[in-house]
Amino acid sequence: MMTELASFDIFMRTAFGVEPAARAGLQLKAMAEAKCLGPHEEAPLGKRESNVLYIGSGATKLAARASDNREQIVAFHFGGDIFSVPADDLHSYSVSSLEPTSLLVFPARPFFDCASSDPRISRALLERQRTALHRCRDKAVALGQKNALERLAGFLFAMADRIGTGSGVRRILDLPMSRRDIGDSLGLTIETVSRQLGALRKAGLIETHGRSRIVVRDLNDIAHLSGHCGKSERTEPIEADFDLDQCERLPVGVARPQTGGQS
Amino acid sequence: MMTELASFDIFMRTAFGVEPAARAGLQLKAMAEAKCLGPHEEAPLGKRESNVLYIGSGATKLAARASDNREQIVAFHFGGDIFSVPADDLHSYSVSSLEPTSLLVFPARPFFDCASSDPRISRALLERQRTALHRCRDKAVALGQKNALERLAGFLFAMADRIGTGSGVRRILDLPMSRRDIGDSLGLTIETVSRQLGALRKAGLIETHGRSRIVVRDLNDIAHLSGHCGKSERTEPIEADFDLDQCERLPVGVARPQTGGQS
DNA sequence: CGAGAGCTTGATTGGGATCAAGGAAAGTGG
DNA sequence: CCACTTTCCTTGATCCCAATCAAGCTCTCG
Repeated sequence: MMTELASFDIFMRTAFGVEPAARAGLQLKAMAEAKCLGPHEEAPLGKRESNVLYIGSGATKLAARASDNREQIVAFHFGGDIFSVPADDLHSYSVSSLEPTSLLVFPARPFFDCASSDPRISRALLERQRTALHRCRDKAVALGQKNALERLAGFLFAMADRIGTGSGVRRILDLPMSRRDIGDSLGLTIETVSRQLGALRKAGLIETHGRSRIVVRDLNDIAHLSGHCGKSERTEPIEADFDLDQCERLPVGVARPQTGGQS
Repeated sequence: MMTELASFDIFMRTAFGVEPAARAGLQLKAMAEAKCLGPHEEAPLGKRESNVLYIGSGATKLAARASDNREQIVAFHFGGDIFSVPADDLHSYSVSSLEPTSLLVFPARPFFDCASSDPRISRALLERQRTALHRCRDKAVALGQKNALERLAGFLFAMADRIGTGSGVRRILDLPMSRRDIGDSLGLTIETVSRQLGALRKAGLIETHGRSRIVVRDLNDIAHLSGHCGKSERTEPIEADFDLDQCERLPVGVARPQTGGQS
């Protein structure tokens, strides 16, 4: 159908810079399956084997079930992203849309078999996988070592980078995910997410408008709170410790983060 | 030197099934740097850019610094493993040996540039990256959603799979990492690791001999405790809930794991 | 064998989960 | 457009698992 053709061609050109008529392009096209998801819909995937997904437009969450009421969101994905979905192994993975989404689904094995035949495609995929792995590692650091406030600040920082609008240090975020999704992504409950957002709001670091819009007043402050300690000073470094207590007495331990949170 | 040549040739043959004399092999060889590490030594890496490492023999930990006294071990690697080390970005990463280790270091960008030119190499790398990513995601699930006992059981299960010896359901683990390393990997303190190991020992599920040897009596029990819920029933499934309290009154919440641990 | 690092065990504390109400948004039907 | 409904979000009170603090113990190695 026309829709499938069009989105596939865009996929080949934007993701790999390869014309869809190339040999690998035709092979990939043969195994592509286009899907359109409503606002909150799980993508139908064969769970027996891994899949590779391309998000044409929209937003999705990649989640793992740990048990009936324990879900860990492993990654969020937005338009233009390519990622692989593990087959059900130790955990059961699923992809769900956060808003209306169009995507392409490939079976992982033949996809990689074919992709490796074209240097441009395999080079791009290796780079994207490396990015995904590094994001996942940073998430592991957050989940293993950071407290609730640091995790939330890290989340806001990452979202500002990926879907934020606005210039300078001020960023506007229209988050497609619910508080529950944020909590499931950060290993926190919705109550804790709400409380920490409230703390940031009271401290004057963010504004919230409605349910989905969050305005970051100064990205530097958020970056500072997130407990990152590499050399990525994208914006200007902050000298003095920012103290959430400056506005109001708050039971938030910013200055003394724990070794490993509480679990 | 001879050592470097020999280990590089082994690398090409075992990792990719490609003769070192192939064109891509010669290019890779030119950028390879062989290192030998003592028992507990940090690998000297240029942190400005990502590196790709191949472990010829030995064992290493890949760790991220979150702050002065918060370290998250992101992965352990053993002989034959290939993995990429992120450049310092949000966090600062380092690779350290757990025992005497020989390895090859490549700068990531030219390594991937070159690797993508050979379909056999890029195919193998895509597969390894996919495995690394899936391991990291499973770790994220553990860190975000599981309690101390489940994490430790998951760790033992994974180690039994990777470096365990013995047949049937009984597995012998000679762990090269310390309790601190285990704790840093699971987002727990050494005390908690020790307590949970003690609980497993008292419950008769494991034996400990000296500091490094752990014998898993029945891998099924450990798998069951780890809270995995996919379809990977490698060994036989267990019907009844195993109850740690059967041996002694223990304050261990096995039956009622929490939503997200405590942080 | 002795020193010291690494491990174990106990007592207490604390951060975030859980339990429990309310309150604001978004959707629905009249 | 407005009541009604529902879902999602916020805020408060209490509880609990794992962190922290504090001794001892035990391997390992020189």
